[in-house]
Amino acid sequence: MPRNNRMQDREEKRNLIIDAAQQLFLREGYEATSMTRLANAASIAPNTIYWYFKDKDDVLIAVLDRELAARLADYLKQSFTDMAARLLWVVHQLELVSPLVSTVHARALLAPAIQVWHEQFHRLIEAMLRVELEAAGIAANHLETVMNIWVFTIEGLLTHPLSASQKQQICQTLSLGIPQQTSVRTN
Amino acid sequence: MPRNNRMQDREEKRNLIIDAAQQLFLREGYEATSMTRLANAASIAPNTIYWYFKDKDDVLIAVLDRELAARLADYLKQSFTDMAARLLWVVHQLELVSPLVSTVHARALLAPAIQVWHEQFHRLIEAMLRVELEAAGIAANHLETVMNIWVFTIEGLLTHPLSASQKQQICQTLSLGIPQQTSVRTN
DNA sequence: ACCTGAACACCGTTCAAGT
DNA sequence: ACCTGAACACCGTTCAAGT
Repeated sequence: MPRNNRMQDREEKRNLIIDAAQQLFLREGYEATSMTRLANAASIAPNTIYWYFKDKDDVLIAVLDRELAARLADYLKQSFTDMAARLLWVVHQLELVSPLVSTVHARALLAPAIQVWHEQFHRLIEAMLRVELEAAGIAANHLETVMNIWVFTIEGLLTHPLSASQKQQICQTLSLGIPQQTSVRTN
Repeated sequence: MPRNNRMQDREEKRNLIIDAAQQLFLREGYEATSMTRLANAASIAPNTIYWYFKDKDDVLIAVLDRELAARLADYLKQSFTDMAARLLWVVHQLELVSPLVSTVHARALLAPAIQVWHEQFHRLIEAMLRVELEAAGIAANHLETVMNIWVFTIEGLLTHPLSASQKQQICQTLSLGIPQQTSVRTN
């Protein structure tokens, strides 16, 4: 079956480029990694990359998709004592790839394809947060508000260099302070 | 006094370039505004900009400094009913220049000068928040934690497209939920 | 002191030509 | 189908030359 073999070869070579891209994007940054540099790392001519990817952003999306899949698989294997612990784990995972997080935020403003990826990523995270907050007993009429506060917290913890104890205290304060079953008027 | 006149002329022309830069950075974005485009808008040759500014990031810093001074002057004129109102006003002001906010976040990773500006800006905002939170009766041992939560909230509200009522509810929930005089153990 | 035309080094991307 | 050398258009910035 030549079709299958061909396709597999192609997928393998594509993955080698993604490997090199991920290393360079994390180590040197997306902007600092020129297509020439990436091609050298993958031992091919610069324009050969365009046989496997539409453009530079398409390479970034491939790196992101592969990494997201791996982290989601990790996430499902974990078990957490409470909401604060769950959040801190997620923040820590994102910190390990923080240059990619920054790059997505920066490129989302310039490249529509990255913006689409970013929005889809947010919808995923928000959906997962909703499930957990509902299970934790947050009142339905507060679900969106509380979820947004946790999203802000994840992003805040990620972009600000705080000590571990400061991070923990922030999560703790939010866990205690956010209303559970009590009702507050909405306008 | 020729010295004074000369200096004033120079300052005036510099300001014209900053005017053009601010308009273009807000309307088209920083990256999309090439030095050639900026020079055309200011009716000068591209390289003439380098007589007034060190490089492109230096132009950005000039725009930021001038805008920040103007907004701070506005802020001091305002009077607010409570912490939530104060925060929502600040968020609204930042929304008016949101392309600049995004640009600072993106460039801070690549240009040390922008990173320095960003850090100084954060120190300023945090100091102002501390003053207000202390006046609002937040316990001293929670000041840093609560301040960080408000910083996260400002940034979150700024980067996520939420309805006015959602924004208000988030600020309200945080105002009510955050501990005031009660003490919580720290580790 | 101030301004410019021309050039430089670099970038992502394209294209014609090879196998 | 896959790969490449050469070229293209663009970028921020520099430099020698003018006033």
